[in-house]
Amino acid sequence: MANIKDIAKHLGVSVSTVSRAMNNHPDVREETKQQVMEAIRLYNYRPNALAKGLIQKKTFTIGLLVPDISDPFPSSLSNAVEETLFEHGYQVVFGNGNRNSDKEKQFLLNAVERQFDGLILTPDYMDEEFSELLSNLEIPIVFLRRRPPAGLSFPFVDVDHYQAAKTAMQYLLELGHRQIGFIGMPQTSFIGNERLRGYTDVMRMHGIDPGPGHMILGGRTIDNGREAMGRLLDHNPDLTAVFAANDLLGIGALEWLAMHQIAVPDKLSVMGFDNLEYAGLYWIQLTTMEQPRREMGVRAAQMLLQMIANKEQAPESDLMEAKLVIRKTCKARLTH
Amino acid sequence: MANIKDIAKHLGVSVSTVSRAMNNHPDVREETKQQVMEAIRLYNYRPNALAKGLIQKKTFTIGLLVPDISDPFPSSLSNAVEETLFEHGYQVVFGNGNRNSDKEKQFLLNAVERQFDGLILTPDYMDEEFSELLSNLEIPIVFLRRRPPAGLSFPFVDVDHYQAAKTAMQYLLELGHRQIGFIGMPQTSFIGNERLRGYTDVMRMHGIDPGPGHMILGGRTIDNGREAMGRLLDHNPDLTAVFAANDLLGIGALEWLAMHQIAVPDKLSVMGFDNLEYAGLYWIQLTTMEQPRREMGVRAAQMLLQMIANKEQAPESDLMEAKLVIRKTCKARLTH
DNA sequence: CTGAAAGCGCTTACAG
DNA sequence: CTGAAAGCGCTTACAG
Repeated sequence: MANIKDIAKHLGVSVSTVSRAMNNHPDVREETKQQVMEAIRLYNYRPNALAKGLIQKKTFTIGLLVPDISDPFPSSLSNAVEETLFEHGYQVVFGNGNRNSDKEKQFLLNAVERQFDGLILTPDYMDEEFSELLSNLEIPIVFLRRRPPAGLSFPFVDVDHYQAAKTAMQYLLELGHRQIGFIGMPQTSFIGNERLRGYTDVMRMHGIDPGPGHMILGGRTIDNGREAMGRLLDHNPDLTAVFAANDLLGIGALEWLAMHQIAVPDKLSVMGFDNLEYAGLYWIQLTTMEQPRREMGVRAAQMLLQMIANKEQAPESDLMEAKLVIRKTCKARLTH
Repeated sequence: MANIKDIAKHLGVSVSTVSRAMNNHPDVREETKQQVMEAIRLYNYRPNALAKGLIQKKTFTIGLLVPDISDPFPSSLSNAVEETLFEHGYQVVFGNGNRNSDKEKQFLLNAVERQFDGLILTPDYMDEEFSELLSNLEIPIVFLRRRPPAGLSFPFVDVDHYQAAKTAMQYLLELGHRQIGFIGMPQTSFIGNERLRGYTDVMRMHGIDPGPGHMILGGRTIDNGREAMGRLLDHNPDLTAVFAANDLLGIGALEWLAMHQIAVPDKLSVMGFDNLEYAGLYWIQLTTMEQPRREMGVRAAQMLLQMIANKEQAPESDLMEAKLVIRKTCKARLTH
C-alpha cells in the first residue's frame, strides 16, 4: 500500500503539504490540493487510520457491547445506534457479550487498548471486577437498557419498566379484570423486578394482594412461558387475565392456552411486554407494551456524542415511556 | 493513560525490556518479567493497540459486512463468525450494509484505512464500483452467502440453494404432489434464482412444465407471501402444494390460508426455506429447508483464518447442504 | 539478559 | 502557501 511519503515524492512536495491537502487545511493552494487529490486517486492511496489515531488521540470508533448479537431485541436497537453514530463519522464496533462475563470484560480491555472514543454498554454481568474495570476507564460511557453498577454514575437510557408495567396493568383493570396472574423473569433481573413491582403495586392499589399463587417467576423464553401458564392456572383457576413480563413468556402462555383449547381472549386475556416482531404475527396478535427501540438507540448515541464533545458536563439519564399496543389478546371481562 | 515509557521509568529499565516482558519474549529474566507485570497492574497500563498495529502491520481486526444488523437471519450466523474469530484473538467489526450501496463501499474504505486483517462480506449491492474497490483491496476476503462478482475469484461459503430446492421438491413429490406452486423472490436475487431453478428442474423432470400460472415471483416478506398465495390460488385452484422460496414468504402464505379457512396441510401443503425461529412456533410449524447457519459462519471464519496464515494458497469455496426439517405443513396428497 | 536507536505513517506547531 | 522536524507509543534488529 502506498503511503503519504510515496505520494509526496511523486509530486515533489513535502508530506506536510500532502497531509494538509488531504485534510482540507485552508492554507494550501487550490492547485496543489488538486494535484494531491489526483495523485491520491492514482496511487489508490488511503491514509492509515492507525497512524492518524495515534497522533490525534481520536479514533472515531465507538464500542457497542450487546449481550448477544443473535438476540433480535437488541439488534434493531443496535441498528439505530449504528446509524446515528455513522452519520457523525464514527465506526461502531460491536462487542458480543455472549452472555459471558469474561467476554464483557475482555471487550472493555479491548476498548482501552484500541483507544475507542466512547462506549455504549448493555452488559449482563456486572460483578465487582467489571465495576472496577469500568471505574478506571477514562472513556465516555453510556449504559443502554441497563443501569450502571452501584457507585458509578454513568448516564443511561432505558425504558421506565415500572411505569410501563403499571400502564399495562391499568389497561387490564379497565377491562374489568381483577384476578390477574403474572409470569415473570428471574429475580436477578433488574427490569424483571421493575415490571413485577409495577404489577404488584397496581394490584395492591386495587385492594388485591397478589400472593405466590398469582405468579410464577424465573423465566424468559417461550418454553418457560408455556410451562408457567400451566402451573399458574393450576394454582389459580379463577384467573381471567395474565400479564407476562416479556413477549416470549407471553407467547409461551398463548401456546399453552391454544394447546388446551382455552380461548384467548374470550376465556383469558394475555398481555405481553416488548413488542417483538413475533407479537404481530397473524396467529399471535399479542397485546403488549412496546419499547421505543429506535428512539432508545438514537438517544444513547446522541448522549455519547454529546459526552465526547464536552467531556465535562455529563448528560442526564433518560427514562423513556413504553407504549401500549392493543392487538387481540386482551378483552373486557365478561360480567355475568 | 500511562504508557510504556512511564512504566519503564518507574522500574528504571528501558522500554525495550518492558515491551519484551509484556510480550513474553523468551530472553527476559523471570524476575524482571514479574516486576514489569506488577508495575503494569499498578499503573493500570494497557498497551496502545494503534501503535502496536502500526508497527506490526497486524491489527487483529476482522471486518464483517452484513446487509442489515437487525435482520435475524444473518445475526445468528454473525455470532458464529464472531465466536470463532474471537477464539483466535481477533476482534470483529460489524459493518452495517444497511441495504445501502454507499455504506457498503464506505465499509470497504474503512477497512483499508483501519488496516483490517481480513474481511467477511455479505454485500447486497455489487456494482462496478464495488468490484473495482474490491479488486484493489490486498486484504484476505471471503464471501458469505454471496458469490463474488464476476471476474473476481474470492472464495465463498454458501448453501447449495439449487440442490436444496431440489431436495424440498423431491419431498413434495414423494408425498404425491404434482400440482406444486412456487412463491419466489425477486429475479435480481441470485439465491432466489437458484431456488427457482431447483423448483423448475424437478417439475420438468416429472413431466410438468411449470408455467407462469404456477408461480409468483418478486417478494421476500410475510406481506408478499400473503398476497402471492391469494393470487396463486386464483390462477391455479388445483394446486395441492406450494413451495415458498423463503420462510417469510411461506408464513405469509400460511396466513392467507388461515384467513381463508383453507386447512394446512389437509387441503394444501406448504414448504418453506431457511428455518427461521418463526418457523418452529406452535401455530406455524412450517416444514422447511434448514440452512446450517452456525456451520457457515464457522466455516467462513476458518477460511479467512487460513488465508491470513497463508496468503499464497487460496482455500476452496464451500457449498453446504441444507437439511429438510419436517414439521406439520406438508402431508401426503389424498388420493381419491 | 538488556539498552539505544530506528522506524511504523501520520499530524502539527514552528519557521520561513 | 510550504517544508523540516518532532512526536504519537509501540516493536525489533543490532550490539553488547
